[in-house]
Amino acid sequence: MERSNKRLPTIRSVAERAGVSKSLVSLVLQGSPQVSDAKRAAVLEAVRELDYRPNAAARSLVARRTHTVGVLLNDMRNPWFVELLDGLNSVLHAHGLRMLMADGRLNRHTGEDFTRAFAELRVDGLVAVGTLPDTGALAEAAGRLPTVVAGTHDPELPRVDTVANDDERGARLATEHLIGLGHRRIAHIMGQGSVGELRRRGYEAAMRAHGLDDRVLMAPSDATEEGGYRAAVRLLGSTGRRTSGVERPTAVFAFNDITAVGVLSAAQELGLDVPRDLSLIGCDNTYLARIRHLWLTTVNNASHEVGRRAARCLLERMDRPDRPAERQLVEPSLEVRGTAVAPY
Amino acid sequence: MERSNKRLPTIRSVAERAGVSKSLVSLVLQGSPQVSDAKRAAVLEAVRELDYRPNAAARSLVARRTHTVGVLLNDMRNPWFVELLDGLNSVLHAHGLRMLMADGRLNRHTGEDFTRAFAELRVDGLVAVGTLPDTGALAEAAGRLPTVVAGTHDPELPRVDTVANDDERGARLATEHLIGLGHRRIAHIMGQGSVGELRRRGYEAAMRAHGLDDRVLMAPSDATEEGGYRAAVRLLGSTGRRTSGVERPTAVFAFNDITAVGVLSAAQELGLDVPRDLSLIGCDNTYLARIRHLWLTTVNNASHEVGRRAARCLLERMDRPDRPAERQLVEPSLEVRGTAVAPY
DNA sequence: GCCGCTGTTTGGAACGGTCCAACACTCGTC
DNA sequence: GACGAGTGTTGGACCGTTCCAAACAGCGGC
Repeated sequence: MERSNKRLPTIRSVAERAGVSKSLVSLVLQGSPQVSDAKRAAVLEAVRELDYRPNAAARSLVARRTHTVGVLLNDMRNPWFVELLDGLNSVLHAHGLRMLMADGRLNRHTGEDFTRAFAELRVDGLVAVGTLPDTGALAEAAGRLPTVVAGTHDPELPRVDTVANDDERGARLATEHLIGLGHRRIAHIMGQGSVGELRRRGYEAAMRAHGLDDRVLMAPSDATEEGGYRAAVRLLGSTGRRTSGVERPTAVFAFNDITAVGVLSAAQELGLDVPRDLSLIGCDNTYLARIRHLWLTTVNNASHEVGRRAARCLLERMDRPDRPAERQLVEPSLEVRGTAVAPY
Repeated sequence: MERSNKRLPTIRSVAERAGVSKSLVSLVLQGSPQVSDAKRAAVLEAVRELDYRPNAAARSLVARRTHTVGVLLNDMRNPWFVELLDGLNSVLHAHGLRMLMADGRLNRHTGEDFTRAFAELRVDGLVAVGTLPDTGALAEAAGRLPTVVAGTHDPELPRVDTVANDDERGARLATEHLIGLGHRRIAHIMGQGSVGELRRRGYEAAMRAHGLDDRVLMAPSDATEEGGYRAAVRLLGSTGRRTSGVERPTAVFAFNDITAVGVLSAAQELGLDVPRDLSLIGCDNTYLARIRHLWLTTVNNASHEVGRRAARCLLERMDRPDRPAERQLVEPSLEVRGTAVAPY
């Protein structure tokens, strides 16, 4: 009843009820010290009685700020972004900014440009988390509002900051850990995109530095358990200990935790015990790796810190939109758990 | 440069450039058939040249519709909501509505009412996914805009529709499956909230219907792997086969998949093989259950369908805001995988 | 040549806020 | 008693759209 017929209260209704002008109501709502206590109380009382909420559209129309940043998420099925969001939010919130999220994947199939919603809302800034399907749309959005890419290195655009893990370094850490344990035949299951490229490069660098043959296995599918499983079956299944000339690797560095879990499944199916017959290191330190039943040794890429730094980048860019693009790398570390030991 | 100094193009800039009035530009943008082809072309050309984007704030101010629904997420660490969002989006998008998401958990610690952002944005509707920390805020929001709760039964509010899985039925399915396999000593690890309550009830009903003693274990922590692990250690560890009078259960029905994974870890640590020594059924059929290395038998609660129905409820409520609240339950099914077999 | 008629086009009033210049009032000062 | 400074308060312009009533152009009929 009420809801459908009556209009929502406006600043004018409040003013009328409190017996003051709308300007004064506006002042009170903005916490101006210039108003007398009596009137302030009257206004606040009226606000309470009418259950008044300011209209963000009207406000942002004149103030030209929405105090909202848009966050574009890529694939919510991959849990690594959760920590990043946490970090992002902690800093943004401290600066009075809200986060609204949209899923780039959901509307991908329709022609709808997923940045459009945010552009029309006139958000104060944009954060792209992870590799997005359509970088063209992002480039366009970046032309009109402060934009930061977090968690990937991918689109290198003129005025877009990038904050990501040092993926190459993380891969090197993992590979060197395996080498340090005594492994010689170490395979890598590669992922897509620039992140996959960098991790592969880190792996290769570590192998070559120790005079070892690198053995990269491309994972044609995206970063899923299924992809890791299939790659691992191909890698571990066909080559017996001595058949076909190539010896089975004793260790695998997988593109990420999900892929590593796929490797785990494949190993189990092939009768290989991890870590006795096969050492395994994942990447991202997602909560998957922390599950005791999996207990993956993995590269901890400090997503929380990536989020925090991305937020600070955005804040700076909102201040000075035209400063040159900045590329930050966050130091990863190794999280040693149960899946990597010295070869048997 | 350009970005910081120049204002964004408005409908007036477009009109000026195209040599028409702003009203005509508005008509073109709304796809009115009343405009001549020549002028339409001129306007569209100007739009392209200026890279004009309508201002959503100004538009919604007068149109009183934002074509946006707000989605309140609870805990992004629990992956069950992803499918639900998919379903939600498929229907909403087909009706020209966009989804924006906010995380209720993120801003919980600050006093900020997490529905406020959406209320101020004047979204056309609100969907609460999962159990939210503060139902008071939700109740208030529901008073002013169409609201639907999806994935939980929790706040039963006057004009708020609820779409959820039939959790009680799902629990009964799981328990009866275990009974059908021949298990007699079946334990349940319980979760919190109304969902936890209902699943417990379903478990108890099935047990009693077959004349079996129910044995519910409260999980004091929230639905995490850690909580499931601790509960399982308490359940399986202390009671030996014959000591202490109580025999160890041969099967466990866990509150959800994450909890079940915790049980898996505990069993492994205690030297119990799943499924030989212990059968286990989870709930939600998240991708965790699908991981081959876990391969959980679990209750499939058709989250996609829940999302779709929630969206349809919202659409109906947007049409008729005052119709009585509707409560829908979606039928679950059992997803038989590898963790539940006949007792040894 | 004037009249209605249809089909386009237009100016101006909302929408609900913020901001600014102007105003009214009270003091203290010369 | 006039004047200036300071404190509280107010009306009105403006933000970028949509919508509506009115203006306008062209055209066939009388």
